[in-house]
Amino acid sequence: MPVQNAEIAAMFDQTADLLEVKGDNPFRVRAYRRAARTIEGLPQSVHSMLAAKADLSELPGIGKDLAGKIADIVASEHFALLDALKKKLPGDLGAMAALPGLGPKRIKLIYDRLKIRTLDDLRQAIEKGRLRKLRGFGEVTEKKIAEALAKPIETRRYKLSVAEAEAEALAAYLKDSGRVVVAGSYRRRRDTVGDLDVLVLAGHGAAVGERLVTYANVADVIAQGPTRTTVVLRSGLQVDVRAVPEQSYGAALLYFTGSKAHNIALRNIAAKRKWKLNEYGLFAGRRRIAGATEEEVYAKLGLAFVPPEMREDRGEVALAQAGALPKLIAAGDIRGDLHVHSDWTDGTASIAEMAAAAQAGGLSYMALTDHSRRQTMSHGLDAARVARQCREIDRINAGLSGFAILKGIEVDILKDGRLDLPDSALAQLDVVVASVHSYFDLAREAQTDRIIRAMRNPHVSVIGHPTGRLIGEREPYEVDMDRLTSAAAELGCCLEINSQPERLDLNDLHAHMAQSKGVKFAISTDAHTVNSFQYIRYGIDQARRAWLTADDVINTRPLTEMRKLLKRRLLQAA
DNA sequence: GCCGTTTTCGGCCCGACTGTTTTCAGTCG
Repeated sequence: MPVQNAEIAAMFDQTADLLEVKGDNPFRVRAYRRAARTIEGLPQSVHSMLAAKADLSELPGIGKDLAGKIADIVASEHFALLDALKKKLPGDLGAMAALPGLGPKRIKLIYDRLKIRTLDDLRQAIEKGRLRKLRGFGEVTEKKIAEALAKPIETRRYKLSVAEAEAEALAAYLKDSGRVVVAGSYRRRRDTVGDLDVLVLAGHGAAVGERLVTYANVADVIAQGPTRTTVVLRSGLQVDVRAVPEQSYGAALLYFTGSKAHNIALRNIAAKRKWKLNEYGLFAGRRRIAGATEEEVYAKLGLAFVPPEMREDRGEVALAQAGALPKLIAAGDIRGDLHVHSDWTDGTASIAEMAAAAQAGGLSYMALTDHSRRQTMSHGLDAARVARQCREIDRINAGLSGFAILKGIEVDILKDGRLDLPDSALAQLDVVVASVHSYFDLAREAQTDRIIRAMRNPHVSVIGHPTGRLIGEREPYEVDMDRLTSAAAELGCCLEINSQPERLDLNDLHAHMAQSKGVKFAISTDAHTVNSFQYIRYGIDQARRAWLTADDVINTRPLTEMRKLLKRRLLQAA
């Protein structure tokens, strides 16, 4: 199996860690980190790029040297430099770097002076009181490290929907102190959020901090200063709150929204013009030339306004410079939902109730896609019940105006890639969503073959939740997304962006990869209740992060047009 | 190790907070 981009990125990150402890050139360290981010965000695998004779040194942050090293890694599945570093610095330095108060300098110090190699070594050194004797360490630092060692290591991230509930409650609490905006990865709408970065438009920062630390939901205060206060909520979610004055509001929002890599790219553009960009504004010498709004800062830098969802330094800065940013899909563009369940299987509401809820939510059509027979636990439909359900839909449609229910199914993809219902049953339907609900642990190649075989069935319109992940609960199954998206493009099969908050599947990177190959999408809710239609906005968020436009998404089309798109695939196959 | 509309060498984002110092280094975002 070829080396995955994520593995190469992890190798470079580890290399950066070790080089840092070694005391190597910090800019060399940064170069490895930047390259890791670039590789992570690529829309296709390095392996396939190399196979296509692409020049990797054209990628941002990757020059001749790293391009060569990447090629070596792909060829040998090993990174010689990293192997050498590991040999020279054995132990678990990565785990130590994750502890609070321990950075590369201190790790190097305890490594050299106390011969500490592992978390266990560290624990013993603290017990023997050896750590506090070192220069730069004191009792407070030692205690903080000891406490962190005692706790299970949590690098927990929170589902966007969970962070949203916390963010909205906190914003409501803080709003008396001034205008509140939650920035950070939350504003960029990442599928998971590690902490909340909150901005309050207020003159008196200390007062905002005081109000924050008295919030009933605060479990711990990490830091409290005149402009910035950091706390941990009971849920474990960390919150940074920063008070900013009006004239700096835009610059602060930009800074706090990130991503860090995007900010650095902007600061570099400022530096080229002999300006300085920080969270207080854009400065020419001591004179502030922009800062009250984000729009103002982007404009001054010669850039179009970059939507927060795109701010990942994945090429958006160059597009903004060229005035060529895509017009991202917006919530209002969605006209229908192509993945909806009813109480015929595992939904909680009748077909008519689901239709009424969808219409009330502003949609003009929905496809009813209940489960197929293999899903016995949820009373999956066999061919006979499919036929009955079709007659029921005809009956309900006759009583509707301004809304249509399409006949559909969410059919199981069997282990070998065949489908759970005969073609004769599928042929009478408008929309067939095919999904994997079993055999999650097939080997990568077999899983990929399985799904592609399902896509080859011309009745299949959409592949549902293509990686099967449940955020924080279940890893995605192993699948070669490069091959899967190429097949989808070739076969004209749509991929789903499932909007359930724990799914968000495809994710942003995979969706971007697919889009770059010309794949079309269905953004669907997979609604099982009348209240689930609102989840569509989470799917839209991820689509925007993937740079999708309304044109890339079939359920932005009016019904007749959308139907034509689905038919075209059948005609193509015929 | 990368990069160039001042540069192929000499730069490389920027500031807040803490704990340790006694003017600052390290960490963090």
